[in-house]
Amino acid sequence: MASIKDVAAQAGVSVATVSRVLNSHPSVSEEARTRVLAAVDALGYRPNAVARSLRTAQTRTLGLVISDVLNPYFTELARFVEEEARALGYSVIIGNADERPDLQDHHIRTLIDRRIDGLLVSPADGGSPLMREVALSGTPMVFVDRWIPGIDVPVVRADGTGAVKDLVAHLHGLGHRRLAIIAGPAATTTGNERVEAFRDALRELGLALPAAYIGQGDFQAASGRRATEGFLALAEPPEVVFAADNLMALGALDAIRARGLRVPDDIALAAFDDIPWFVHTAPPITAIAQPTADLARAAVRALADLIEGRTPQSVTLPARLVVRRSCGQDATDQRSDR
Amino acid sequence: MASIKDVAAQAGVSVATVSRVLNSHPSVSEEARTRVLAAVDALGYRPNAVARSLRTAQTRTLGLVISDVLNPYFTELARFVEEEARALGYSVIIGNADERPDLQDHHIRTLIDRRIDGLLVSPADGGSPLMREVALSGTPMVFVDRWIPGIDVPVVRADGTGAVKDLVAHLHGLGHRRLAIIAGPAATTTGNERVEAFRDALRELGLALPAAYIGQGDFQAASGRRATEGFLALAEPPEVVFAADNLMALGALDAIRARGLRVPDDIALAAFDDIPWFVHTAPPITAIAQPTADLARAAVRALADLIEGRTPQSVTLPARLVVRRSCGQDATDQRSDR
DNA sequence: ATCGTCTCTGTAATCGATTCCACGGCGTCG
DNA sequence: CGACGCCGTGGAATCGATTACAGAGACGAT
Repeated sequence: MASIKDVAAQAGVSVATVSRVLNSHPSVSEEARTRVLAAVDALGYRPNAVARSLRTAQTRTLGLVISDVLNPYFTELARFVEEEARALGYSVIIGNADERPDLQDHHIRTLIDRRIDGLLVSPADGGSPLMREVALSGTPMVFVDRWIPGIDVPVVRADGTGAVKDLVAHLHGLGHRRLAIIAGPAATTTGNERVEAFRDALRELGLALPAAYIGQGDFQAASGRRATEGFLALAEPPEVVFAADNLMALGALDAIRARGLRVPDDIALAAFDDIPWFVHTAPPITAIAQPTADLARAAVRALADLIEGRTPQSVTLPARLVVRRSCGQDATDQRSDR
Repeated sequence: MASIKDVAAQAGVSVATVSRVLNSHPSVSEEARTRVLAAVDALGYRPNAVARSLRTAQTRTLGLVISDVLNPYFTELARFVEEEARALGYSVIIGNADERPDLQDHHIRTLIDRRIDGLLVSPADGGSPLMREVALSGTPMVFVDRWIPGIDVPVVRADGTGAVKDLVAHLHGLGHRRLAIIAGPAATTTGNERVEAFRDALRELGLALPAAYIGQGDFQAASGRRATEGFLALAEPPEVVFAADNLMALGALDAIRARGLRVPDDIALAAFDDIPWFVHTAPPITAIAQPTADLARAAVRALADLIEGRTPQSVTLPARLVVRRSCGQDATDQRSDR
């Protein structure tokens, strides 16, 4: 592959001049410029990003460490992150942690070794020593969706409390009183916050959230299935299952179906995170939708701000309730959303 | 961040010795080794992958250019590709083309500029000049899922002809005679092959595939909706719609629902690509499943073979029919698959 | 004519690694 | 005792860019 030297030779100038042309430095004669450009064209020359990065100490690359790519919510987030990053002139390397802290650390390691300019993380746990070290070391870093208390970096996330309150009101309005939740891992902020929001909303309506109605999940489908089986085996099973993410909702649906029960007639189901498929499940699933694209954009912009020396902003955007038919139907909730 | 020089100084040896220790070169004294290792530890030194890549001319990185990450089939493929690559000591940079040739070229450009060791591509089109140039230039490259005739690189893909034949037989057995297909873009191999397999299977049963029953899609949900609306507006609408990918099936479901029709009573639906959500749609959707994990593994291995100087193998694996309820139910197909 | 200024260009240092080559010391063998 | 080989080590070149610095001309002012 042609290097800058070849271009210089072909154009009859020095490498410095070639470099200047390529970086549109002002002091280059018109004649030299055209000769260099011609040589670049003739040789099909492309600058070596590796060499450039070594010299300039920047890679124009962002690392995105995501809890689970197979979760449609995160897939979508990743997609919008890449889109915004591209608009800002950055590439993105995605590391999929599969909700495993060890994998998460592996990816952070690799990304740091590659000297990415900044790190976007949706942590799968409460923060490894490595993560703290990286944050402290001054590597530009932003948390998205989930964050870690005690690590002082900007956070871009959705606030679900309002939507959860709406959801609980909706359920209450439909006559449901025994509400259960499948929680995410306690080590994640989203795992806790959603339970807390749910508990608070129940309390406001004078309802309790007994321990038996809190299933422990890990944001994966299988755990949703297990937790739901647990609920259904209770002497007094809940009337509603609220899954803290879409995959656990899928698992819950599995478990309910396996028991031969119907949604919403026998048991109601709702989920945090809205995804296109929820419109087409049997029945369409009531969910809390996050503004994924906006979150992604805000996160990338905050990271770029950090990298480029501006002051980044933490951002919290509201999630909203999308009512469908999985919790039963009342007079005011006829319309079906898309 | 500490460099190899700092380590050398701290350990009281030369950078050459440090490098030898780090690369487990044999001729290093035990004493020097321990001193270097201690210094590495003390400084928290991590080799700079950028510098290393520049010198060794390899990045231990694979590029994966995918037609559409939001398509669950490709998401899954990407996940397994990363998994296998990691096992082989490579990182993966994913470029999402969104079925847009220009974006595809952009990603190929960027990846080549970053000097990735090899390229895994699922082309969104019939092959840009850039793609041909890259293939010809000797950059290790492997096609996965889709390929481009005339570009001589290994291809790892699924063969759906058997499964399509099974599907058509299944449909025929249920009494369906008017079968329509929503095709993918003509520029993609999977777009064509699936139509051809469908047509051939129909012919063997003495059925024709009229032009009106071939909808032109682009593997995106919206096109599935449009094509299906077209079918439903015909004087004699088809009894079955077969979507050439899962997103177009989703669109078809939308269109059918919007018309107030029911699946499978009013019209049957089947899809190429099986995804977890198809179990939970209303009704569960009959689909052709590809061995995604095996495809990903085979593709990465072929690419690694190419990179490391071994002889790569093209691989074709059979897809298989998974019968659910979206085409109607007959006596032999009672079981519901997962 | 001399000087200063401005524009353009080239030389060379540099980033952080890897690796070829040479060299010193030591053991072995004739 | 000298020659040879081997082992461990360091010096320095190298990968392909960027960029500080200096120098060569051109040109106008004095």
